[in-house]
Amino acid sequence: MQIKSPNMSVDLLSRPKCSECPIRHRAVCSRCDADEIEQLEQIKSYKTFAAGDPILWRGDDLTYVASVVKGVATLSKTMEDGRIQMVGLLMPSDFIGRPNRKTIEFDVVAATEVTLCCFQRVPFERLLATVPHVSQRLLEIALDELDAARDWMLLLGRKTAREKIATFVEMMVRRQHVDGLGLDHEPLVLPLTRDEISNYLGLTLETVSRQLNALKKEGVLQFVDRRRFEVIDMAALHAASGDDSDGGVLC
Amino acid sequence: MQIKSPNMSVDLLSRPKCSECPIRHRAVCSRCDADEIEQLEQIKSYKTFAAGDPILWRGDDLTYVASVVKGVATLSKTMEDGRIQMVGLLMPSDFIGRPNRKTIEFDVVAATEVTLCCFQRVPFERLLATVPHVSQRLLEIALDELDAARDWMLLLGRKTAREKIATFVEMMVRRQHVDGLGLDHEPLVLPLTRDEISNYLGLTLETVSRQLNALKKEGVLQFVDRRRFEVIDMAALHAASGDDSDGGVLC
DNA sequence: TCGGGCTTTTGATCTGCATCAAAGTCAGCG
DNA sequence: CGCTGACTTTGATGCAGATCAAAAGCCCGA
Repeated sequence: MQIKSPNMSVDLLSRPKCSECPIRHRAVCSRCDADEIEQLEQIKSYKTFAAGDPILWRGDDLTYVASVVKGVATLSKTMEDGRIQMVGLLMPSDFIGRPNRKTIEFDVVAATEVTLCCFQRVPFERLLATVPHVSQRLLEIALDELDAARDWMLLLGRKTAREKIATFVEMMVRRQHVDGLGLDHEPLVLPLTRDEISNYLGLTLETVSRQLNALKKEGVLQFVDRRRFEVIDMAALHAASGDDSDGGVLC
Repeated sequence: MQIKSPNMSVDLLSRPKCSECPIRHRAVCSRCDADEIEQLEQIKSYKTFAAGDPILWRGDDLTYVASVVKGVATLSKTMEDGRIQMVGLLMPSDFIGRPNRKTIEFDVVAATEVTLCCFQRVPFERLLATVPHVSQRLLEIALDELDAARDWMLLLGRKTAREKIATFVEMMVRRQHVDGLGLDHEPLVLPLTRDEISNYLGLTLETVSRQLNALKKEGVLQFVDRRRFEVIDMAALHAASGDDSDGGVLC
C-alpha cells in the first residue's frame, strides 16, 4: 500500500493496515460519511517543510492539528543545558497536536522533507464533540502512542547501547516495510543522522556510530551509503534487540 | 480535598483539582447525569489488594477497567533476563486498563494496600460508544498520560542519577500534596522500596540509596524513618532536578 | 526479648559508555 | 574540479554508575 495521494480528508485518521503489528499500525478508518468528509475538507490544508525546518516550537500556539503524509519529523524535549531527548519519531500517518490544548510542550522538527495534512484546531474540536467515532478513533491513536512511549521507556532505562541500536534498526525495517516506503530488498533508509539517532536512543553519536559499525562488521547489516542499508541477518538483529520472541510491539 | 468515599460511580473519572499543575491533575468530571451514573453503578465493584499482590499480569484478560481509589500500584515491563522498567506509578484517581483491548501488556502490582473501583469492561465500552463525553474524558486522560510518559523518557534517557532522584522526590511531594495524602508539614511517604524506585528511575538500588543519602547529608531532605521524609530545602531539591524553572509538568 | 529474614547502607572494584580529540568522507557549489 | 562545511569514523582516556560484597538496621512473630 502506498502513501495516500494528498487529496483525501481521511488522511488524518487513516493508516496503512499491517497484519503483523496490531499496536502502531491501525486499520484504515472509513467511518466518516460524506457530510463529515465535506466538513473536514473545508478546514484542511497541506503544508510542506524542508529537511531541518522547525515545524513547531515548544510553547507555540496550536492553531492546527495535523497528520504526516510524507517524510519524517522528530518530536523532542530539550533541557536548559542543551541535552536533548527525542520522544517520538513522526512518520507517515502519525498524528501531531492534540485537541483541547492550546500550546505544544515539545519541539517538532522536519528530519526529511515533510508534507503535513493540517486541520484548523478549533473547528476540528467542534467536529470531535459532535461526531463520536472521531474521538473514539483519536482515543485509540493516543493509547497506541502511550504503549509505544512505554516500550521506549524500557529501552531508555534498561537496554544496553547494542540493544538500543538493534531495536531501532528493527523498528526502521518494520515501519518502512509496512508503510510501503521501500520495496522488498531495496535498501532501507535511516531518516536520521547519527546525532539524531543518539538523541532518540539516549546515547552519544560516537556510540551510535560504533555500534552500527559493529553490526556491520558482524555481518548483520550492510551499508550502501551512510544513510542506506540492508539487513543481512534479520534473526541476529532481532536477537540483539533484547525483545521478546515475537517482537510485535515496537514497530 | 480528601480521597472520595468509595461510594460514588464518578470515582472513575474524577480527580482532585490542582491549580498548580494542569497536566496530571484534572478537574473533577461532573458531566454524568443521573441515568449514566445509574448505569455505571450497575457494573461497578470494589476490590482490595494487599501490598505486594499482583493485580494484573502481562497477557491477562482485561475483564475490568478500574481506577485507583486508595494506595499505590506500579505498572512495569520485564525483559526475559529479568531486567525491569517501571513505566508508571498508579496513585489515587489514576486509570487502569483500556477500552477496546482484550489483554494487558504490562504487569500491575500493588505497592501498598490498594483499593480499586472496577467496572466491567464490555458494558463500559458500550457506555463509551453511546455517551460522547466519556470518551472525550478518556482521551484527555490518555493524552495526559502520554505527556507524563514523554517527560519520563527525558528523565530516563538524559538525566543523571542525582537529577533522577531529585525529580522523583519532587514528584512525590507534589502528588501527595494535591492528593491530600499528607497534610502540610507532615512527613511525606515514599510508597516504594529502594529497589522499586530504582526500577522506576532506571538505576540500581545502591545508587538510589547513595543519592538519597547524599541529599540528606546536604541538608535538602530529612528522614524520620526509611519510608518517611521531609523536604528541608525545596529550592535546592528543585535545582537538583534539572527541570525548567516552573517545574509544572512532572507532578 | 530474641532471632531470622527482609531492606538499606556502605565500601571496593569494575566497566560501558561518555568525553575529548583528530582524521576521514561526502555532498554541494562556486 | 577542488574547496568548504557538515557528518561520520576511529582512537585514547575518564568517570558515573553498575556490580560485587558485607555489614547494619528494622520489622515482626515466636
